[in-house]
Amino acid sequence: MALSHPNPPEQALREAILNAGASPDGRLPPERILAAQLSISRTQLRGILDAMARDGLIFRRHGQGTFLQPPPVQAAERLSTLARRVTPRDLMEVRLDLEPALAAHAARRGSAEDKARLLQLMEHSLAADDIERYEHADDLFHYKIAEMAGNPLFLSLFEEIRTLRRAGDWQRTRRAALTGDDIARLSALHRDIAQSICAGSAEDARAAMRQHLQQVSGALRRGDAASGES
Amino acid sequence: MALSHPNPPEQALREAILNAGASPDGRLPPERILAAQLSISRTQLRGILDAMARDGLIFRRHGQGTFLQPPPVQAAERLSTLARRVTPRDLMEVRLDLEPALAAHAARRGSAEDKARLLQLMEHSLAADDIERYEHADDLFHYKIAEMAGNPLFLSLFEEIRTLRRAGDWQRTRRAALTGDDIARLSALHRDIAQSICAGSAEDARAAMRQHLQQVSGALRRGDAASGES
DNA sequence: CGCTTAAACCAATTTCAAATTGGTATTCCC
DNA sequence: GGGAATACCAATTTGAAATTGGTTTAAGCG
Repeated sequence: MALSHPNPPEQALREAILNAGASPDGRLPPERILAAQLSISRTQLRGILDAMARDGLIFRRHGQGTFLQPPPVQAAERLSTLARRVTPRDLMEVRLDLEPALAAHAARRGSAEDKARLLQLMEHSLAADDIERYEHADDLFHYKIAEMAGNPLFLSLFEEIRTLRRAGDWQRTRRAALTGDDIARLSALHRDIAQSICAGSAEDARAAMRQHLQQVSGALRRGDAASGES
Repeated sequence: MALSHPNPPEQALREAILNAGASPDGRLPPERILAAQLSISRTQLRGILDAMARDGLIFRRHGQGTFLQPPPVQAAERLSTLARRVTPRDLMEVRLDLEPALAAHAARRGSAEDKARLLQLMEHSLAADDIERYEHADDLFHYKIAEMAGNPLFLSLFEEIRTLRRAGDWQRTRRAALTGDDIARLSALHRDIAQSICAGSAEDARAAMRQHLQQVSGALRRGDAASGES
């Protein structure tokens, strides 16, 4: 192992990099410019940056730049690339942590009008007699709860998850996994959720939502296992 | 109240609207085109659409269109407009529901290397002696935990919140609100969190993170109350 | 050859202007 | 006046060009 390079003192270069002008959000100049400023080749600079990134000193993102702090998430990446890295398991995990909280807030803050509409949507899901209709009713039901939580940031996060769910290729898998019995069980749990929310019982609503989503998660796992044995 | 309009049967028009060709994601044709298809004026069409939106039958979004389902969230709106509607209170509420879950997952899934790095970051936050340095250390500490949770969707949601937090104008308010005592208390809780995660105790980590964030929330509220009396 | 530098090229992201679309005001016509 | 056509406003999307980290290839040099 080369403990230190003879000619250019690497430690000094690391210092110089950290002290290179960084914009307010911690972004360093682009590699090409930074290399010129330090009078070294881009190859050499990148070698040092690689090491610094491994040490957690800097953060790099492809078309975005090199940062002293985790880079701000901005416009594009959303959904286009995310959908490729997110598995159905990842998604259910997030739903299981997020939606029970939404249900609890909805129970606390939902207006009487909201609650009436929620009961109506719950009836629709109970009446759904095929998968397609059930999924649509289920979608509207969960969306209404997210809306009732009365927190624009929470709603935005929920919408992101929801959009991702519809973007993935799992749609088919899920439909195949849900049996008629599953739908009946899931709809029944919708009733528990709606009743808890309408009664204003935040903790009951949280628990009911968690149970509902665990049921969904279980049904999907069973479906996966079944289709996995080819 | 006009129960029914004489000339064009409104109920039939509503039917026609719902049956107008909708794209796969449930989007109806733009108002101008739809009005032409139905041979009615845009004014009249918009009147009906307003009523349908009130009844929850359709969803409309400014530059996006009219939908039979909640519209998919896509590129732009993010952060630019969100930041205007989200209050510090909204943001803390989401953090309080999300980050404890992240801590729990980090405790279960973090690698030994991650844990070592987390302890290192915790030391940094303990050593921070002014607000600016503390905020930077705190930022890296929480980010690392989100990373350790090992769920790309979760990390993406966390980054969105984090970006929003830095985008808001509250930065000044928060810095003014945090006293030296607050920082000491918060750093101490960082130690609890890090230790629980490194020990792999998911529930302890969740509780410690919740306590930490409640402390933050309390400090901010106190700061708000103080600065509110002008 | 073997290695580094330089250059060219690739891929992810951002930026910016133009087009699309719901929302609103104005004008016009009976 | 009242409603319809029109013009105009504002939020969003779309697509091409520019930016930037990542990778490959060619050049230079010992």
